[in-house]
Amino acid sequence: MAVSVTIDDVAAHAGVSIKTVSRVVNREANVSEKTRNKVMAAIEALNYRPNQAARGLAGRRSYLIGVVYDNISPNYLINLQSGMIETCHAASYGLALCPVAYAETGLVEHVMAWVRHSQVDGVLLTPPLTDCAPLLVALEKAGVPVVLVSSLGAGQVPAVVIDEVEAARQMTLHLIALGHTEIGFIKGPAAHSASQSRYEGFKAALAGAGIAINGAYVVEGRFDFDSGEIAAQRLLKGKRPTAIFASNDDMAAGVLHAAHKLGIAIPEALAVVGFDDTPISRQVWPSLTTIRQPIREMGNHAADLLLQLIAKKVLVEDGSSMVFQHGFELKVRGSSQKTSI
Amino acid sequence: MAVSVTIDDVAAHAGVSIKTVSRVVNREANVSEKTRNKVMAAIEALNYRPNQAARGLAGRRSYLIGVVYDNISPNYLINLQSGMIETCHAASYGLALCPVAYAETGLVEHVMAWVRHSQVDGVLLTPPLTDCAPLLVALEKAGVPVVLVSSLGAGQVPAVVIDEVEAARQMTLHLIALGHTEIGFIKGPAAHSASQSRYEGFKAALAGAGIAINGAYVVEGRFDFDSGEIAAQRLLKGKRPTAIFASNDDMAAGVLHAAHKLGIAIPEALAVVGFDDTPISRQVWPSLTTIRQPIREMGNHAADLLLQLIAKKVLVEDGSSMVFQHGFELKVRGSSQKTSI
DNA sequence: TTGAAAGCGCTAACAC
DNA sequence: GTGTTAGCGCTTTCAA
Repeated sequence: MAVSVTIDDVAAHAGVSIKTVSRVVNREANVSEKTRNKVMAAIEALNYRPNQAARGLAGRRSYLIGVVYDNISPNYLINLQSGMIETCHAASYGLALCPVAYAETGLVEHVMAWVRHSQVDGVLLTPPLTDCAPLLVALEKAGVPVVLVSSLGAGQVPAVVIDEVEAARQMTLHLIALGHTEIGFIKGPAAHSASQSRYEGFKAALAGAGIAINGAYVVEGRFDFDSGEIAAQRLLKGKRPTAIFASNDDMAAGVLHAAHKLGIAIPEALAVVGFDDTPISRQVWPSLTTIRQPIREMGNHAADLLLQLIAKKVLVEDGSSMVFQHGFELKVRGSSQKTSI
Repeated sequence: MAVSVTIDDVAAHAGVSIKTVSRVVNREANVSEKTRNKVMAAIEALNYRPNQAARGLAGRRSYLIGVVYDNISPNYLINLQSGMIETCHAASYGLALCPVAYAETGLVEHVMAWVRHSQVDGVLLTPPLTDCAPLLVALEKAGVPVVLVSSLGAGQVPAVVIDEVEAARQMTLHLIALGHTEIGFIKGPAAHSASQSRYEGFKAALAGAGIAINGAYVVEGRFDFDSGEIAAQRLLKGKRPTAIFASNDDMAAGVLHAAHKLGIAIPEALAVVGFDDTPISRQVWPSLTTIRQPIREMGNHAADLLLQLIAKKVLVEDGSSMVFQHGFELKVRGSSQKTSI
């Protein structure tokens, strides 16, 4: 870390006090246009960059926000991370990573120890950690600002989401429009709120179309490839559905794998659809019909929200909702109807 | 960032000076066993965690190392990241991320600006950035310690790698052992050193088996799925090879996609193999024969090496080589020979 | 083997 | 609108 030019150098160069430089750097009010320009010029001329350690020490902050995640889907995560980094960087903040295993014992203690150790100013929570109520309580008690991604959570925690229920409903309507009435559904783990929402949307579409739901066609997976394959093996035994809606792409890819093994033609003998539009959806054969979420933008938004919370520019008030909904898109590909891909 | 207990509290509790506490925390020599124990007990009792900002300010370091990467393969990256984070965390260091696009103009300036701004104490470079000579020069000139991952680079830069040539050679021998003599090869981008090494291994195996190389069967891709598919379309037109070795899994998956479209049976009519053992290799149909690298462990090792370089426990001396080779593993699956997967 | 003093570069609180 | 002063919590330097 080669830092040489300090705030004193800039102040001297601009002929002002260090406090004024500090004001300009931190975009505070009460600096005349003229002074600001002088200081900016000095910063430019000297190529000055504030020392984060000194800022943090004096300001009692770390200029760091954390993301806690369970590595379920690398594609989802990397995209989310880049969105978050982009926003953090623009605000001279850093992003600290806390990878965990959702199922591990002592999860809450692990995360809280990390929060204390890394001294982050706030925390972004991704699914399924968004659904861990004890963790939310512990963070709240510790006074750490939190923003949830892709999940509503419980209570008043700010969140950046898509309308999962509506997305799943539209996906189901797509299958119904293709003539399917015998539709299998692979749920995610019960503990994930996304599992519930997607299943709800599925049920709503069926109900709307007057199609009775067949309990034997609904099974549960773990959101990963293997569990999708296993679930499909159960669904495809004996009398079977003509379409399967898997709650995410990884499981849908597992369904394709199982169908291939059984020699079932896709989409002629079986339509398969997923959710998330991860790269795997385009890399399997045939490509998966799925739902695209603007993940990177959601990462931007979540980080931005958290920074505002930290700066107390936005306050979480009792009774006010801080849920921000992003749009989604139905991507129709070869796994549900004959196309060129 | 709720930090309350400071080094003074610990010193008071243990009945020593703050310097002694500092010595214990930093594992310095010249502290008696008895004093050390007293201090450790106090740290434990008060649940003390050193303030990174203060450490950084006083010690003129950021306690941060950076990874620069182009998001080519999320799976590879997430695994590498977790390895690096693990090691960093154990050393009370943080990991800062710098995502870039290898092809962008002003890449070197971008990275150097980030290095100055984030004030990292050292940098880890992943492929293909390891092959960007101007960047290596700029980092060296700035006096920033660097470690390369998965690439030899040029000159004396420390690196953590696998023997790519040998791995590609063994993969090719596997195909030859299955009876193939007409083998197609999809290279990676010429600018990546991995592309060269893997191709070399391929050629070495053919030469060793007395098989002449057919120039028409060697094409170049960009290490991504789409380029693999396009390359396969070319290779599979007219007289075609009986096996295709793609230099990474993403391209191999693209080959499978193309073969499926053309109705070519895998592995009966065409054997396909990849490289990297990314999750996609198990998620396509049939599963891909590939080479597994211990990515996470390489992440550990690279971070560890960089920390030693920063602490000057290890020095890069002229004439000494600092290349550390990890083992690899040939994973045989259904895309090259009939198996159950 | 241990400690005292100085100061890293910045922000906060308050003065002007 | 601008400047002064006093630390933030630690490592460094030097002395004991």
